[in-house]
Amino acid sequence: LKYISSLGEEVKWSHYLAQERYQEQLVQNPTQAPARKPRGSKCRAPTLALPGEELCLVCGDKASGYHYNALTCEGCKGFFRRSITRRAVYYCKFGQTCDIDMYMRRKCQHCRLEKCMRIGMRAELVIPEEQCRMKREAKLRQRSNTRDGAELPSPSSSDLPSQVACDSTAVEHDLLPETSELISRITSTSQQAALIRDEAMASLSVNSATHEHGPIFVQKYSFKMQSSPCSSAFQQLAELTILEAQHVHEIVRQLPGFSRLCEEDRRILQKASKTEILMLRSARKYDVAERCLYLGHDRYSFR
DNA sequence: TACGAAGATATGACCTCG
DNA sequence: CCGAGGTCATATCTTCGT
Repeated sequence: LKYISSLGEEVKWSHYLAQERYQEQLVQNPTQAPARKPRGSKCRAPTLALPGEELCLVCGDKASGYHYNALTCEGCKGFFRRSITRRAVYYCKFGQTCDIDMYMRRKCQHCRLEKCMRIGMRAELVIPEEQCRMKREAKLRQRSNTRDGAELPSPSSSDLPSQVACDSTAVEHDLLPETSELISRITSTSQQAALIRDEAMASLSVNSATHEHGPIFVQKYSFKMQSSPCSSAFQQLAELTILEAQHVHEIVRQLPGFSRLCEEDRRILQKASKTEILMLRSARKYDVAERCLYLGHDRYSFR
C-alpha cells in the first residue's frame, strides 16, 4: 500500500500506521480508544471528510476552527504562528508550485506559508514575541504572588542585565567566605581612600572658587582649548585628575597581596592599568543626560 | 559510499487561559 | 464556546564518526 503525493512521490504506507492504528481503535472500540491521538504522527493518510466536518483551507486536514482569520487545522495554525514569530524565510525546491495537501505541507514550508497567506491568514493577528514574553512574566509574577505573597521584581528591573539587576546582598549568598572577605577588604580600602580624596578635592574646589575662573566659570564655558579662561579650568581639571590618579594608586597599593609583589612588578602593574582604570572611573562619573563630568564638587560640561 | 548514533529542529495534538 | 499562545512527545533533519 502506498500514497501518491501531489509531486508523484510514493509515500510508504508505514508512515501512516500510527495514525491508522489510532483510527482503527477508535472505530473498533470508541469507549476504550486512547484519549489522545499519537503525538508526532504527522504523516497521515488523507482523511475523508465526514459529512458536516470542516476542512483546513491550507492542507485539507480536519479543521479545528478559525485561526488568524482562516479556517485551518492545528498543524497549519502552529506552523503559521511559528513562521511569523520567527520571521522565517523559506525556500521552495520544487519551483514554488507545490500543491499543499497533508503530505506536501511538511515537504515545502515556502508554499505552505504562501498558501496560508493566500487563504487569508493574517500575520498581524499573531501576537509579537515581546508581548508574549511580557504576558508570560506577568502571569508568573501573579502566580508567585498568590502562592507566597512575595513580590517579584518589576518587568523593568528584570530586563536589566543580571549584574545590574542583582543587589549586592543577593550576590553575596553565592560567594565563598574568602571571596566575600576579599571584596569587603577592597571595598573598605576604596572607601577610606575616597574620604581622603574627597577632602582634597573639596579643598581644591574651595581654593579655586576664590579664583577668578573658579568652578562656576568652568560650568559656564564649553570644554574647548582656545579660550584663555579655560586654561585655568583645564588646570583645575588636571589637578583633579592627578587626585584621581593618586586615589587609584592608593587603592591598588593597599590591595590584598599587592605588597607581596616585587617592586618592578608593582610598578609595571600600576603603570599598565592606570589609564584604563582612570577611563573607567571617568565613564562612571559622566552623566549622559546632563552631558557633564562630575569631579569632586564640580561639574564639567561638554558642549 | 553506506550506516548508525547523537543532537538539533520542526511538527502537531492537546492544554490553559482570557 | 472560541481562539489566542504554551507544552511536549514524536518525527525528521543534520552532523559526525566509523
